Amino acid sequence: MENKGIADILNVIAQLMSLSDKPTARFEVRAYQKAALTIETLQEPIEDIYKKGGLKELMELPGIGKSIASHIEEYIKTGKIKKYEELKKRYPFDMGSLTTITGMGAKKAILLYKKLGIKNLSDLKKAAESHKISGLEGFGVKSEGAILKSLAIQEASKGRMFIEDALPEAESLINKLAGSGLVEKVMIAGSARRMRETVGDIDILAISKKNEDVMEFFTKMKEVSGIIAKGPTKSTVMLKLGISCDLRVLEPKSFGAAVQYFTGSKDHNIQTRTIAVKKGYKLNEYGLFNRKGRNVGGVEEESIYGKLGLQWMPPEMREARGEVELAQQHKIPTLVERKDIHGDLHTHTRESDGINTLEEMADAARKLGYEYITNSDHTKSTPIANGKDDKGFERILKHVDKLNDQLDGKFTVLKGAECDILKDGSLDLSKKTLKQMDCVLGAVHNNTLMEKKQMTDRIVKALDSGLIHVLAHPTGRIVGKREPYQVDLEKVAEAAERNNVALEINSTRRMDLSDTNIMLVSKYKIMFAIDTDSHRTNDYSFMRYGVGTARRGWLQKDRILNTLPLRELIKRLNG
DNA sequence: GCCGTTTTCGGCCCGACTGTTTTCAGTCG
Repeated sequence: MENKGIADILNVIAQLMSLSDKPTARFEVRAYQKAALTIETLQEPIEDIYKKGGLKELMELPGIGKSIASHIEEYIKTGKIKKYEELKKRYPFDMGSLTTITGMGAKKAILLYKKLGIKNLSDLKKAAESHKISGLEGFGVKSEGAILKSLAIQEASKGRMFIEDALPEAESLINKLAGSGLVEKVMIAGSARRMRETVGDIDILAISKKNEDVMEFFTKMKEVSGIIAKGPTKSTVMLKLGISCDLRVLEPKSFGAAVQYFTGSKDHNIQTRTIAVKKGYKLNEYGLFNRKGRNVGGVEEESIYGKLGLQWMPPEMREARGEVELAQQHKIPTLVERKDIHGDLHTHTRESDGINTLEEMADAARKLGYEYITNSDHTKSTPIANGKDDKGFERILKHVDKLNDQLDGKFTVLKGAECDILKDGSLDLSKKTLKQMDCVLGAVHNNTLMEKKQMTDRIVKALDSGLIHVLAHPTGRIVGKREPYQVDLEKVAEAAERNNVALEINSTRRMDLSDTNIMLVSKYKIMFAIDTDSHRTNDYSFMRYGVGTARRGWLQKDRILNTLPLRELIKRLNG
């Protein structure tokens, strides 16, 4: 969180500096952005690095020199950065939040501030709703509509946080509680346990005899920004992260019932409670009670399901989508697990828009216990990501061969690309180049506003080329930020089946395919690939979220391409 | 503002798309 805070400030400094007409400004902007990225992806708190070796140690970090290092020092010592405070005085509006609107950068934000006095998102909303923006120079009816749409998307996800931000925080909290010596048991419940792609709040359950001490410890943790409620069995706090967190302290005899109840989902619980009533029980967060009022199954979650005649099921399935019926028939599938994953089929290096070298990406994957990765850098039609043409890939493929020789079978880098599917459905590299690759990912990156039929035809045509192995992020959505493009996913799945193409479950903020889309297309005889789309070695850690989403889509190991050992994978890709 | 070295200053710097214009600025990753 601390790192994120500093990175955010550096990014806003970059945005404010981009308003300058100084000729070198654009390079300084890039420098600040690069430094922000470095800090954001650090493994340890930057404060620790500073404490270890001071300014000198900070300057060892890539993209951080004398000037930015001293800004960081200033922030650690005083909580403020003078340069940032001065810029804020000169531009007294909330650049950080205004530029979260799609299509809104620093220049448009300053124009809106100067012309209409818009300082924040709520000003922006009022101005857009009263059509004050469409008349401005550089804006029109469409941009006004785009602003309102982007605001609506943000509001729809308001109060909910992306799982990849919330779960690590939740885990850090329970680790601290566990380490406090005050609790006998502690665990995460709620939508975070179900691995929903967004969570509304964090639910933590604990067993303890020292209720008051636990609550005191909890409400005084440094992650807490404010106390909403504090009692002996339940406390609610607001976290600095921007999400609320409940802690409930329970007795051992009702812990299992609480876990079942607070894991949810609400609809799933309605179904289980209905079954309980039919069997003469009463089910609540304290236990499963028989007619005599005796608690017959509150200790373990499994025993509650057992008493109800239900097979226990993974939390990811508990969305009232038919899992209760399966549990009654004892047909709950064995879902894919993180440990089943043998490699990652979607990774980038600094040849395109990644930040690590091919060697570094391979080494980090090998250390995770993987057997292989696909090197899938961007192609030329995504120039923003430094995409390469046929000639560029000729060199990259040679590089991969050379590395594989050195690795001598201990690890394998598959030759690939994240190849753009162009507007007309053709591919961004020549057939000759693509034919030399082991694993080609097809992806739509531009012209995303096409009509549904056009977009569907475009993707189907690309799959029918027979040159693609995986369709990357099949719908183009980004959680809380970008709607999926208009596409008939079932037609795409049909084409995927026909051409032996796997559909990707992209584990980044895209979370694409989503759990519901997985369920929609899993009736087709297709494979899925759970990929991290890693742009740096740290990104490999996203895999657990992709696996979580696959599990929410009820997928078993045999449907996941990258659970295959290398030899079988290659056979499959060639087949 | 950072980096690298050709050691003390020059290079960094893509390019399509969108919505606004009627030739282009701003955004995007």
